[in-house]
Amino acid sequence: MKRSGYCNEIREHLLGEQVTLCGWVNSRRDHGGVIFIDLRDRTGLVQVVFNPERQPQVHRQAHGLRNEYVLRVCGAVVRRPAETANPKLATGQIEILAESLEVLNTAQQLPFQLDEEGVGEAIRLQYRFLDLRRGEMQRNLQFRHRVMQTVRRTLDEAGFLEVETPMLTRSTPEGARDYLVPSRVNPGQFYALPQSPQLFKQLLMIAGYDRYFQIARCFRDEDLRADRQPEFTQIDLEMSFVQCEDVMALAEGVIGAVFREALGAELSLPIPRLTYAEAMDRYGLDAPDLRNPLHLVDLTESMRQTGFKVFAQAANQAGSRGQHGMVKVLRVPGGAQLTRKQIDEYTEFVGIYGAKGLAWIKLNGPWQEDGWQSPIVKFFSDAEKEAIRTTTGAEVGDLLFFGADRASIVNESLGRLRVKLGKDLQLLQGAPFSFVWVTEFPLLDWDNESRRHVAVHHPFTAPMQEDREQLDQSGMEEQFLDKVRSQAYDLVLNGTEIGGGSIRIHDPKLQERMLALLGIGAEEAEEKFDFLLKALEYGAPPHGGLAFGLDRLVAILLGVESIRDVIAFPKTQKAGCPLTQAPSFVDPLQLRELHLRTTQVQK
RNA sequence: GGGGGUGUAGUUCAGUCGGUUAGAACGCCGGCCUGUCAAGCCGGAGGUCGCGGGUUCGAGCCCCGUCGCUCCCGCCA
Repeated sequence: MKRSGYCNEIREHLLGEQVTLCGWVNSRRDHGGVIFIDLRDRTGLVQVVFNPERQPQVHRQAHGLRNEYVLRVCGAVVRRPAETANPKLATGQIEILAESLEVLNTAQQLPFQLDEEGVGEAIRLQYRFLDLRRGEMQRNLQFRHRVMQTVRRTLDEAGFLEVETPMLTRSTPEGARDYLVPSRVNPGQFYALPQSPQLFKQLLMIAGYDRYFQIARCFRDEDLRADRQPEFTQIDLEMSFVQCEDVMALAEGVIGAVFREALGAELSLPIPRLTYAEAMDRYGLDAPDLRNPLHLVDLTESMRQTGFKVFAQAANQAGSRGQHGMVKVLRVPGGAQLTRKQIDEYTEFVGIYGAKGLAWIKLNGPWQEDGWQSPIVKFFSDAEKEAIRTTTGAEVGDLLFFGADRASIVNESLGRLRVKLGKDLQLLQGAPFSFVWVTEFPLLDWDNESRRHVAVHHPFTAPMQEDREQLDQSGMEEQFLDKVRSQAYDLVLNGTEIGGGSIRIHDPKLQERMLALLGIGAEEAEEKFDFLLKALEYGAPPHGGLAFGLDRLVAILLGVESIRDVIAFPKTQKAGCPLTQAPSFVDPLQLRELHLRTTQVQK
């Protein structure tokens, strides 16, 4: 079963040569006389000609060929007759004059056409082995491969060791729900699949490996989205004796190499930076897309005395943990042309994020000439109108959207509205890929449901040196804890977080204090994190790292909507696999061996 | 857990106000055809309208339930 090369390699330099190719019938054009076959392999297409005069035997055979039959073809590489070259094909100047043909396998009629756009995802996933034959999927997975190899090579050259960590590990509190694996030999006990290799990579630093990386599969049993799968891949790395700057510089080098080798583009460095506070203030979200020119303006100060009660109330509302009130405005240049219907749709949109309404002003002319069209403008004094005009820089023809509520609601609703307007009004400008680092995240957040603090990044993230004092002294007083920032950083690409990391806590006392703040008592910490706390007491070096979401990164670089299109065998939104029918019921015997009984009976 | 969208031929879709035999394109099958590459021309086959129930003289269409797929909220350190 020899072949001389791949389809796409057949070019003019092989003219006159005998070649042998293997591949699939991409299409067949039977003229009764001459028959053309486009033969396809993962590299591309080449045209094979069956000529009844030159090779009557082979020509007769070729009548029976159908799409997706698997062939081995031998023949001479010949120049196509003038006028019949195909400039759309890389191999379009030549063709193979078939001299022998072997049908290695036949194929049934396909459940969908491989060259058709817009085929439903359900059928694509059910026949994923056919879907993956399509050029787009071949391109996606080959691109993903290129990214992974670039990462491996770059990190290897930077002195990183690739170390594997367990897939069967222990369940820990905090974070997402675990996928559990019952232990046959330990009745009633379970492993958990890792949500990330976080603790293991810290142990590797403590073990002195200095620089670790892994392209690691991670598992989280949570509800899915277009950019979330139950199992996903992280480019996970950790370094010893470093500070934030070192990790970020290293990460920029990796991304730069990916740009160069996978995309053939040059990444402009350094990547700009924003603090979390700046990002929230200006964009309302912690993952802003800087290609979008819109931004939020804080009006809280100038609205404290306003006669518009909704605004005044929000502007004067005190509180901690994002509960304090706020008035912000989003200026849409030229937005006065939006229709009432469109504005209603945006009002409905911000409702998703808890906004009770969406106040607006259309600037059809100067306010002095009654040029402001709005249900609320009558409540504002001249001074307030002037304050709105000057702080937003609004001009005639603009539209202003207002948010007045708790800070968390104002920021999220206007922040999301900014993103939606950017898309709807096609405002994005600049380079196609826009990176930004977001730094100085808060260390802790308050979870109202469980009435306790939770780690914004994770429980092993170090606080910023400057804020360390507040953490030590404040006890459980929330107004102080809110102000503590962490040495954490996220890398954002086009408005999506594609990576994040932090400097970790290497002081066992601080780590215990941190767990206590999260409501994990000494006893529970001892039980769940004993190995980490102990390890920290045996010469743990300062260390930190970061993880990239490989699926998201590849999806954005390729411009595809869903990470399912860059994963060979993804799962559906209900975490099922239409190809293998996983998950499935199992033989009761298997359950018995595992000491399990389920409450769900097979129908 | 909640909200939106969707399900009709192998595929992508249309299907009017509830009314005769559910259509189109592509694909598939057969025939013709010697330079196509979205080949062309002629002919043909192909339907559990997701599933179950209800309303009605009559349901692809209306109602109830259910399942799948999808987008979002919650959730995802």
